[in-house]
Parts: sequence; structure tokens; C-alpha cells
Amino acid sequence: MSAAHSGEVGAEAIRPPGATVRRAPSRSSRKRESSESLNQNGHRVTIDQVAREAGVSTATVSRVLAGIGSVNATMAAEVKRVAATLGYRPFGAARDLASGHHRSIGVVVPDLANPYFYDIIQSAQTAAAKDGYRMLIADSGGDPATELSMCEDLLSQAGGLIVQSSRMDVTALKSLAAHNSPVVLINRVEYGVDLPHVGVDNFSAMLEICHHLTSLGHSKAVYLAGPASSWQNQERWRAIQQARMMGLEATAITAEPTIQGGYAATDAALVERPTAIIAFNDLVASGVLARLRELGVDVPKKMSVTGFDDIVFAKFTQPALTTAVTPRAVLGEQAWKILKARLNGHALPEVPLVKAEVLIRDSSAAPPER
Amino acid sequence: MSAAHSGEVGAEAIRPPGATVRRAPSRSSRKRESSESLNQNGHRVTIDQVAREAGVSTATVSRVLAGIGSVNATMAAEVKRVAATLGYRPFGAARDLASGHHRSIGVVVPDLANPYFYDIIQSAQTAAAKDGYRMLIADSGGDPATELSMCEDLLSQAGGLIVQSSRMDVTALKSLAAHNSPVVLINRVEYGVDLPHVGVDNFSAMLEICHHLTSLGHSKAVYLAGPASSWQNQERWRAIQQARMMGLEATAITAEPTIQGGYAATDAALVERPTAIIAFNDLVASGVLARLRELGVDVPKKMSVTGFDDIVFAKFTQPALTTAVTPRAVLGEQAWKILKARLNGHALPEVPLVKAEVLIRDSSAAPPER
DNA sequence: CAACGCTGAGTAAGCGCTCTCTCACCTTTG
DNA sequence: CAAAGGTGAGAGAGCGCTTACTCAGCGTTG
Repeated sequence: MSAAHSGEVGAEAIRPPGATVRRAPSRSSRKRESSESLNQNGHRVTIDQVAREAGVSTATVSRVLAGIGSVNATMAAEVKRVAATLGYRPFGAARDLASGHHRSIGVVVPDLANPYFYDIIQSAQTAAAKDGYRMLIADSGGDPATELSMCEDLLSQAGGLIVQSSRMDVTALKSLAAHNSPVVLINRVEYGVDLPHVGVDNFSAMLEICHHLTSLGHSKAVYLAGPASSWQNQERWRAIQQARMMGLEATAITAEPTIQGGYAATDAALVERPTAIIAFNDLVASGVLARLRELGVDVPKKMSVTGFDDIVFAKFTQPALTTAVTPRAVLGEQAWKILKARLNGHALPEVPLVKAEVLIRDSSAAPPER
Repeated sequence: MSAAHSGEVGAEAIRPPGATVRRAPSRSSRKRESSESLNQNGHRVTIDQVAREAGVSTATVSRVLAGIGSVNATMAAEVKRVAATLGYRPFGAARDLASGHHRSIGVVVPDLANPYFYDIIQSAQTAAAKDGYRMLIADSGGDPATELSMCEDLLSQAGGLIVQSSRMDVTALKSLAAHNSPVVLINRVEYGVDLPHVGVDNFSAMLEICHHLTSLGHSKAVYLAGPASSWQNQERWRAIQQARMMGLEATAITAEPTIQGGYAATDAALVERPTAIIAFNDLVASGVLARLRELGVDVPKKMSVTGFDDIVFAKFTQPALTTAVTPRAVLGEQAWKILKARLNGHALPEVPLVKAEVLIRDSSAAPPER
């Protein structure tokens, strides 16, 4: 261990006195480089300035602004006035550091351009905001490799995470769970991974769609499947296979879970000569509808098409889409509820899979007579 | 001013020595309450622990993890190994406080469920992430009153803000500008407010739509207008009025800027007996299309309909929508570019309004013969 | 071979808040 | 009227990092 520098007596004789003191100026010059949240003079307005100006202690300013503890009304008003005049804005990082926890949660989704996620994000954001939390969002691009590092990164900024990670591999999930991270999974149930989750009961909903189809008289369908590794896809496919007992024969063809994906996969689906096409989700179904229109295949007279999710546009496709309504706003709220309990050290609330109601619109009808 | 407490000699005699020292334990017990980012023992893993375990100083750990400065390779490897083993995750707030700036930017939009914003959010997030910034997102619900406080709130957590605030009043904007806040406005040009902005050239694009319509032979149109206070709406309407010189007579009817809004306003538009309906955006146009279909009005034979924005669904409406392609991804990137320059104290890059290309699809054609 | 860079790594001073302690000053009680 | 109990506000110790400053240990030069 080397000798102490400025604290050691002998060293003091060698160095000019006040060497340590001289650091302060260089400090402040460093800060001037960034212009974030600085006032006209290029300095950040701190709580100390407000306190000095208002003639009170920083503790009091803190109390007034946080609205906790009892403070003399006149004093409080003065503090607020000074804070407003100075344009004081608490520096979040300092607050978080002092209080020991972040006031943000992170949300990771595979594709921010997908309308499915926005209802979740919106409701989660609203719910979290009510409890004073902000929301960080990140688009993983659906890449399993970056997903974990993205989560790790967000976890250094956020108190907890809501993760919609259909693809992220189990090892990554386990690593998250192992470090005891406050993470809630959306639409993914993974046995053997100790992470709470919320999700839609995909199985029941898809079974209901199949039932709707068979009761209409369909017996041959094609399932335009989503990503093979996705839990949602697995559940939906499991339901379709189970529907064999109801007399529905189905083959699966994988498609990109997008409009383009549905559009592109339609021709291959037609080769199977089905009377119904069960799409992984509404996006895919929309693509199918567009392609069938091009091909002159009448929906629903010649072909029934079903979607999943009931995104806002499902009602306005031509014809309007028969689909399963996944209550995404509920998912967002539930996710926050669990995360909040987790952050506060409470017992995690038990939340069952959310039921999705099947909405029959105009894209499904009895199959054509043979 | 009252006398100092523990620093005063007289007081020392009264209180037991070491009174202040006793605070430490109560501190740590406070922290145990929150379970965020704590390891199995209920403690946060800090850089000190990593340093001790790896037998180096915290400075070295910091350098290794930040990847700056030169560190002995063996030492670096060991530090990384220890950090991984311990599940060390830097506490973002401490980092931000020490370095003096937040590594997040905030984005405020009036409605997260509006697909218009998806591309902006996605591209801005991607661009910012490349520079090591996270993205905080907030839904103001379009309420002008909450918008400012939401911005203020975010500014205490974020280095800067990207604001899409069609409604926020000028006073609020000025207050933001007055405090020298790093804010970039999207799709709003406000003279007299010293805040940088990026936006689409709504005027030219709408003029081009009008030109398209007049060249087709239309002379009577209805504009289904967006929010009156919105800059975008004002620009678009200004273009339509200018189109009178091209022989296009148009009246404006205000509609909610949603699918439902377009649907609901269609009947009122028809009263004017136009041959074309110019919708504020694609959402409104979709609603119009849905209502016209219900009414049995053939588009485009009996009625032309145009949208604006080219959201992903515009291509798949029936008929496919003629619209102006607003390059939203570009907007997001530009916004970040400006914000970044602002945060780094560089001169703000000059960015002109982005041109929107008009895409003629199937919802517009020559008006019916009289 | 001495004087002089370099380099790599340690030391420790804050960053701007929060919150526990502590005490001065009042208001109740016995 | 003294003792006990409240209550409001100040003091100041950190929170976990980053980074300026410092210096020991070497490799270069003249």
C-alpha cells in the first residue's frame, strides 16, 4: 500500500499547500461542458441555492418539494416561489442515489413498430406514472442475443423491468432470475424459470376460434404460425392441434408476424386447399386479406380468415376481422402491479392468465359447398 | 441564524461522543426495505465490492467497465470476471450524479396508441441507444395542462426532451425555453419561441395532394380537419386554401384525429356534396372509408379520399389510400441529432422541414360525371 | 548513467439530493 | 411553576460512482 498523498505530513512540505483545494475549480469547469439543465449562467440550479435564497436549510426545501413532513406554510410558500423563480429542477440522479432506488421501470419489446405493444406500454406507463415512476423503453429488434444485454443495461437505470421477450433464450432468463432482478415477463410462461409473469390465455382463445370454425362447418384449415420459439405461438398451435378432436384438420406454415409476412405466406397456404386460414395475429391476417383480395378469393364466402389480438385496425379491414380480443391494457396494469409489489418487497399477487374473448365479425362464414 | 449543533464545543459535552457515528447502521437498515437490484443477501453489489474482490481500486474497475483508459489486460479480465460472478450492475443514478449528466432522453407524445408515433419513437430510440442514451417515454393524453408538468418532471430525469406537443400552449413552451431546457419540438413551428424543431413540410405536401385532385378534375372538396390548434393542421389547411387558385373549393369540418373521428364526421362531410374528402390523416381517412363503404358510396368512382402520413395500414385499406408519406423515421433521427448537439454544447445543426412525398394509390380518381 | 518522459493504477474529493438525528422552542400536564 | 411531551427545522452523513490529481515504476534519451 502506498503512502497517503495530501493527508501525509511529509508530503505537504513538498507540494504547495492547498493542492487538494485547487481541484474544485477544475471540477466546475468540467461540468460546464454539458449544457443539460443548466441555467443562463451555465450552472445547474441546486437545492442549496434554493435553500440559501429562501433562507432555509436544504432539508426544508427537500421536505417542501416532496410534500412530506410538516413545514410552516409561509416558509413553504417562499420556498416554492424561490424554486420557481430560479427555475430549479431537482436532479433526478441525485435523488435516486440518495434515496437508494430508481424511479423508473424499463420495458423491453421486440418491435416498437408493432401496434400490439403500444396498448401494453400505454397502460403500464399510465399505471406506473400514478405511483411516481417513469418508463424507459427499448426495442430489442427481436434479436435474442442483444435482448439480455439490453435488459442488463436497463436494469442499471431502472428499478425493474417488464419484458416481452418471446425469443430470449431460457439461459438468459435464468441469468436474470439468478441475480434476483425485479423482472416481470409478459406473454411468456417458462417453467423452471423463477420469474413472475402475466399473459393471455392463448390456448382457450384459440380453441374457441377453432370451435367457431368447426361449428361453421370447416374441417380443413391452415395455421399461419408465428415464431416457433414464441410461447404464444406454441399455445395457439397446441389449441389448434387439440381441435382435431372437434374435427378440424390443420397444417402449420410459418410466417413472419407482420402484414407483409401474412401477405407473402398466403400463396403457400392456398396450396393446402383449406377453407379457413387461421392467422397467428391480426397483422398476419391483414396481409392474408390483402393477398386474397388480389387473387380474387372472396372472404368469407370462399375462405374464412381469423386473426388474433384485435388491434385497432381489425375492425376496419375489409371484411372486418374475426379475432380474439387480447386485453392488452389489462396486461400492462397487471405487469405494473406485480412489479410494484416486487419493488416494495410485498408478496407477489397471484394473477391468472387473462381470458381473451373471441369476436366474430365478417371474415368468417360457412365454407363453400363442395 | 441559530447555533451549530454537533459542531459546537459546548454541545459536545452534553451529548455522548460518537453520536453521529451511530447513524450508519440505521442507514443500511433503511436500504434493506427496497429489493431493487439487490443480491441474494439483500445488499446491492457495489463497485467497492468488485474492487476489493478483484484486488484493485474502484477507479480501475470503473475504467475497465467503461472501457476507457488503458488497463493491464490480465487485470481487466479479472475485474470482468469478478463483476460477472458477483452479478454487479452499476447503479445508474450514482453514475449520472458523478458524471454530472443523465443518460436518458425523454419523449412526450399526446397519444401512445397513435401509430403515427411508432416510427418516430423507434428511430429516435435506436439513434439515441447508439450514443448510449436510454429513452423515457410519456403519454400526455393530449392534455395541454398536464403536458408542461410532464415535461418538467421528465426533465429532472432526462438530459433532454423530444416533444410532440401539438396542443401545448405557447406560454408553456416559452417557460421551457426560458429555463434553457434541452428540448426539441416535433412538428411544431412556433415563432417567438426559442426552441429547435424538426418537422414535415405539411404545406407543400398538402398542396401536392390538392394538385393531384384538381388535375383529376375535382373542384369541390371537404377537409376533415385535425385539432385547430395544431401546427400541422394549420399548415395543411393553409395549403388547401391556397389551392383555391388551382380551382379547388374546399370547406373544413373538424374531426377527432382518429378512425372513429373520421367515421363520425363523414356524414356531415357528405352534406357539402363534395367529390373528394381530404382527411387530416390516415386514421381519419380510414374511418371515412369505413363509413362510405357502409353507405354504399363507391371509392374512388363516386368519391375520392386522401389521407396523410402513410401509416403502415394505409396500404391495406380498401381501397388502398392515396396519401402523403411523412418520413417519420427521419424525424426521429433528426430530433436526436439536434438534441445530441445541444447536450454536447455543439452548434445546432440546421435541419430543413422534411419533404413528404405524395403516394397515389387507389382511393383517388376522377370525379363522377355530372 | 542521470534526467526525463510515459504509463498504469491508486487516492479521494465531490456530484446533488434524502433522511436520521438532534435540539430549540412551545404547549400541556401534574 | 416545573416536568413532560410535541413539533418544526437545521446539521450533516452518506448514497455509489467518476475522474482529476498524484506518483511509482520503467523505458528513453543525451
